Parts: sequence; C-alpha cells; structure tokens
Amino acid sequence: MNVECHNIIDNQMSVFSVLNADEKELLKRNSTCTYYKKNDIIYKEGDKPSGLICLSKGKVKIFKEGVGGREQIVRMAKPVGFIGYRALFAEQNYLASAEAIEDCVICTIEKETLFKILKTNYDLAFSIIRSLASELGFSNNRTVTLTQKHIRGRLAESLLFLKDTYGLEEDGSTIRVYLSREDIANLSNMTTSNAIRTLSTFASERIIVLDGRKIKILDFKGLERISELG
Amino acid sequence: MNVECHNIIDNQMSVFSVLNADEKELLKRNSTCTYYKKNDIIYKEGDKPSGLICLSKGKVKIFKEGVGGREQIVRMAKPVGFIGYRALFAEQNYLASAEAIEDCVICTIEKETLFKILKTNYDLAFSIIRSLASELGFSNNRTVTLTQKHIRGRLAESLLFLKDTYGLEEDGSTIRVYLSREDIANLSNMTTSNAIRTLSTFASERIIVLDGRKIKILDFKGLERISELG
DNA sequence: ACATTTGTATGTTTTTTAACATATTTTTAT
DNA sequence: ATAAAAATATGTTAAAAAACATACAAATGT
Repeated sequence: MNVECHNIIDNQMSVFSVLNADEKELLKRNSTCTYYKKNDIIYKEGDKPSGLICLSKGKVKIFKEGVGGREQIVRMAKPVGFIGYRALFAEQNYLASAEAIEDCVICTIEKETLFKILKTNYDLAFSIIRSLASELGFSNNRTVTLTQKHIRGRLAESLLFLKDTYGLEEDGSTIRVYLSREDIANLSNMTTSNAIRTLSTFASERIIVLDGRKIKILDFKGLERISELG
Repeated sequence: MNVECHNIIDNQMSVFSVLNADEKELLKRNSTCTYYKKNDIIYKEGDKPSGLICLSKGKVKIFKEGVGGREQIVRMAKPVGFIGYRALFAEQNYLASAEAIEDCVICTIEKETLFKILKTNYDLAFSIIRSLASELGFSNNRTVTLTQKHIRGRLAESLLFLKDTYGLEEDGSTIRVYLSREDIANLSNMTTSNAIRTLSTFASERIIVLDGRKIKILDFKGLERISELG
C-alpha cells in the first residue's frame, strides 16, 4: 500500500496535474512509500539518487558538511515538496544530506519511470527548469547574505526565512517549526553559542519571545530592519 | 550581419546540435549580435531578460550587490557559454549583474523563439535542466566554502577555480584571466587589502608568482592543500 | 608632460566572532 | 526514580578579518 504516493500524484495542485491517467498510473506503480522518524537520515552526501523523493508529511533539513565537519543547512523542505532532485537531474551523487526534523512520510518515484514521462511532457520539464532556476537564485542570495551580513542580520533573516517557509501557528506569531539552537546556528552560519546569545538578545529587545523551541515573533518590522541592515 | 550568432548555433558541440536545420534557421533569424568593451555592463540586477545571452568571445563576471554595495562575484563566464539564463528560465528579473572583464561578443537569442523551440525539444530542455542543477550544486558548495574557510583557504580555492574555469597559458602555469585585486577579493569574500596581502604571502611562500595581474601557479598541490584545509 | 585618478601595497587599530570554560536545565535511557 | 547525556545559557579569552591610514605605482585624460 502506498496511498500517500497516490495522493501526491493525483493532487490537482502538483506538477503531475499535467499528466494523463495512464501516465499517473505508471508513476504510481513505480513509487514506494517510506516512513522516517525524527532525526532519521533520508540520504547522505555521496549517495546515489534512486528516484524523485517527495516529502508528503513532516519537515526535512538539507545540509552540507564543511570545514571540520561543521554543518551548513542549505535548504529546509516542507510538504508537499521534492527533495534531492538537484542531484537526480544533474545526474550526480548527492552533494548534501537530508535529515528528518519531524516524523516524515516520503514517496519515492523510481528514476527511469520519471525520466520516461519527462521525455514526453514539456510542462513537467519546464516546471523542473523553473524550480531549479528559482532555487539557484535563492542559493546565490544566501551566499551573499551569509557572507556579508553580521550575526544579528543573519539570524533575523533566518527567522524570517523560517516564517516564510513554514508559516505561523494560529496565534499569528509563533513560527511553525521547532528547531534546536544548533540547527538555527547551522542555518545562519554561526556557532550554537552565538545563536543562543543572539536569540536571547532579540528576546530582551522584545523582538521575539522564546518558550523552549517555540519562537514567537513580536516585531516583524523590527526583524526585517535588522535583516536588511545586515 | 550576425555571423557570430550563426557560428554558435551551428556549432557541433553546442546544445543546439540536437536541432534540425529549420529550427536552427529560425533561431538565427531571431538572434542579434552585440559587442561590449571591457568594463561594459551587459545587464543589471533588476533588468528583465529579453532572451538567451550567449557569450561568443571574451570573459564576463556575474555579481551581486550586497550589504553596503559590497560586491560578491557568483559566477565567471567564458566562451562559448550562456549568461543570465537563470533569470530567463525562472521567469524573473535578473538577481545579479553581468559585466565584461574583457572585450566581448555576445549573441542574444530572442526569448519567445527559444521557448517555442524548447517546447518540442526534450534534449534541449534536459540540457538546461542539467546545467541549472550543476550550477545549483556549485552555488551550494560556494556558500559553504565562502562562509567556512579562512582567508587563505578562500583565496586558494578562488585561484584554483579561476584555473579550472579559464585554464592556463602556454607556459602551463599562468592563469588565463587577468583580474584586478578587487575582483579577486569580490570573488573570494574578502576586502581588497586582504586579497593583496594574502596574494603577497602566497608569493613569498613560493606558491605563486605575481607579475602585475598575471598569476603564475608554482605549487598546485600546495594551493590544493591550503584550499582543503580551510 | 603633467595632473588626476585608479590600483596596489603594507602597517596599525578595532570590531566581530569563534573558541573555550562552566553552569544549569531538560531530555533520555535504564 | 535516578543517572547520564544532551541541550541551553552565559561569561571570558583569543583569533580572525575588517576598517582605517598612508604611501607609492601605474594608468588615464587633458
């Protein structure tokens, strides 16, 4: 049973909506569903992609190991979205690792089947082109801000990024993702100590409120100002 | 006359080799040739792409303006290669600027014509997918090294990157591109002063030889070691 | 030919941030 | 329930790199 895969492929909002019934059926027959627990590794740097991984439930961090094993988070994935497609389409091994930061449901579409369908579907191909091009713009942006902004600016930007990616809870201010201080640091190119310290400073300045891993944004404009200032 | 455009489109090695004679003819009729002097701006951050820009002769730097106007070079282009295609395919305005670092010949393929041909050519679409995916991998790599490596490591990596991108002159050691110290700094995420200082240090360590803007690499292994060490 | 600008070079100071040290709290395993 | 481990918090020190200052050389324009 891989009902989760079926749901994703049948979803009217997905990139697969352009496919006909036969094509969807073929994809479904060549997909597998996998469950991951929080902190499970989905793939590792150097692994060979076996298919297109679709995140159906849960949240995932994509990160690279840098100098001395220091981790840099390059992307945060949410459902419904694809992960690992860069390596798949570059026909390379993974250059980053993926880890579940919540329990996840994942649907993997077998590579050859996907490529077969891709060959005959311009819309599907073009939506992949658009995704990759957007992602590349984002990555270039990140390169500049992570290298040029100071700690406060980088952290402010990361908090806004998390808000934009995962949204807010019902209260309209709590970021809908719970990361460790270490993950926040690895996302923002700083040490864990500095992430903790700077979060505390933001809290003392009444820009955010901290409650364990819950982060409530009080002053959106303030955060944006800090982020833009660098 | 845009003979340069014709040469590019007819080139057996180019991505257009998969097209038939009619398609090539259509592209040629909808292409224009432009000449740029060294230091000319080809496009600016915020401009709207009007077509696929192909660099036929010369070298180009692609850079973003960051905090306080500080420049970060995100890509170096060489002939024959495309520039500005990220924005074109993301259907966005440019997020970076392109400037000729040598006199350049550029051929621009009109957007609508290209997209029309793209619709019917899986191979062309797939080669774009592959390019974007590779470029994204490169960008993610850069993000990590520019944020994590120390000055010496970043400079060493940049020198090796320039060597890999533009190759060496007949002597087998001089990097085949002449950049200002400022450009080297903007490529390596450091101040001009630090680029000059660190280049001097490398020279005094007999890793490189400096002669104006000519950089001769004496110790490739040494540079690689410094780059990997961080 | 000369002045002006631009690029290169190098020393000094200051700022930023990592590294280190050490509590304290929270979570996890037994 | 309790010990061990992991995560959070915060103060101190050290290292890295930016900022600043100044000098000199090379290229450019008139």
